[in-house]
Amino acid sequence: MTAAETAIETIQREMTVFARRARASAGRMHPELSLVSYTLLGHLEESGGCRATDLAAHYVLDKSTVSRQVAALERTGLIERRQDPADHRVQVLRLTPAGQEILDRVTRSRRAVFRERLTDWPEEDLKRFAGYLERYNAAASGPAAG
Amino acid sequence: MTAAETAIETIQREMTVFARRARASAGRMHPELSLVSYTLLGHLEESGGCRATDLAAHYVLDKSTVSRQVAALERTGLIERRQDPADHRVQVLRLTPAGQEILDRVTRSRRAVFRERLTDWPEEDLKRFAGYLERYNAAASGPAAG
DNA sequence: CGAATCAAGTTGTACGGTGCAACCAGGGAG
DNA sequence: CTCCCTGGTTGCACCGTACAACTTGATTCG
Repeated sequence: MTAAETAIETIQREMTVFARRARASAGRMHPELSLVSYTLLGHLEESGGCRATDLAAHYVLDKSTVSRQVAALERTGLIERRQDPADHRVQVLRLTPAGQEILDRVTRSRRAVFRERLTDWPEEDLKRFAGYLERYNAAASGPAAG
Repeated sequence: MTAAETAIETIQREMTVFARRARASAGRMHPELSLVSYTLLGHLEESGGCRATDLAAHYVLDKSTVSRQVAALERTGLIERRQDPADHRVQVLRLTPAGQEILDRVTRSRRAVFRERLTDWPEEDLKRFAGYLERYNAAASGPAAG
């Protein structure tokens, strides 16, 4: 096995380890907001409001899944739906102040955890690692996505 | 925000993206072996056989969860249980030939996917990326694990 | 215009993975 | 022998997910 193949093997293994841990730990970290809910709220924040269908497309989820997630988020008052006057089928989803508040809180908390984990990394390594991850994810969302 | 903080922000975001995608894509990639089953089989291969409790400890899973996973893997003939003659409570789990075969197959398939994603990366970057991931995961499994 | 078609969301149903609590069975310490 | 510990199973509940059927509103085309 070449050095490159060994590295790929390691990347595969470590990514798998990370993936396996992520959900459970996210749940333990923030009982009030699952990883899914967190990412959905985050997308609403970035986009400044979008439709359920957009969320489904962006996260490659079934629309029924998104529908239920959205319903739950509305029930707990973190988002609100507004009928689009131009098209009565669509509901524009937006963060409520409460949703924004909890999203900020969880983001801060997550950031603190990551910051601690990466605390003694040289800046140069942090920048390279960030770049690698972006590059990897970009490749993974292209052909044969996943 | 300093450059280091920006990098940490990116790492956090990209890791989250990856985590969110991983399970679903793993399921789509190999319908015959979930990500969990895959990692459990992998651990049995590396360890050359161990107890359910060891798996639970290693992967931070409830023993009931492992018990069911193991039961399913035995049902499908991928692993076998053998009573430990020295302690009748413990069952030593081992890969069956069928289990080894399917583990090899899925490993090859996963490896191919990763290889393709990383195909045009310079070897130097691959090695660094692998190192960063190992380092990150090691930090994440230490204090405040997850 | 009206019928067929398409798009956005909801609901019923089913499944997999998970945790907690209660339990059972075997081992070890006093 | 009794008490407690440990390995494992089972009942129950929950979440996230997909698929399929359906509803409602928009669009297209004869």
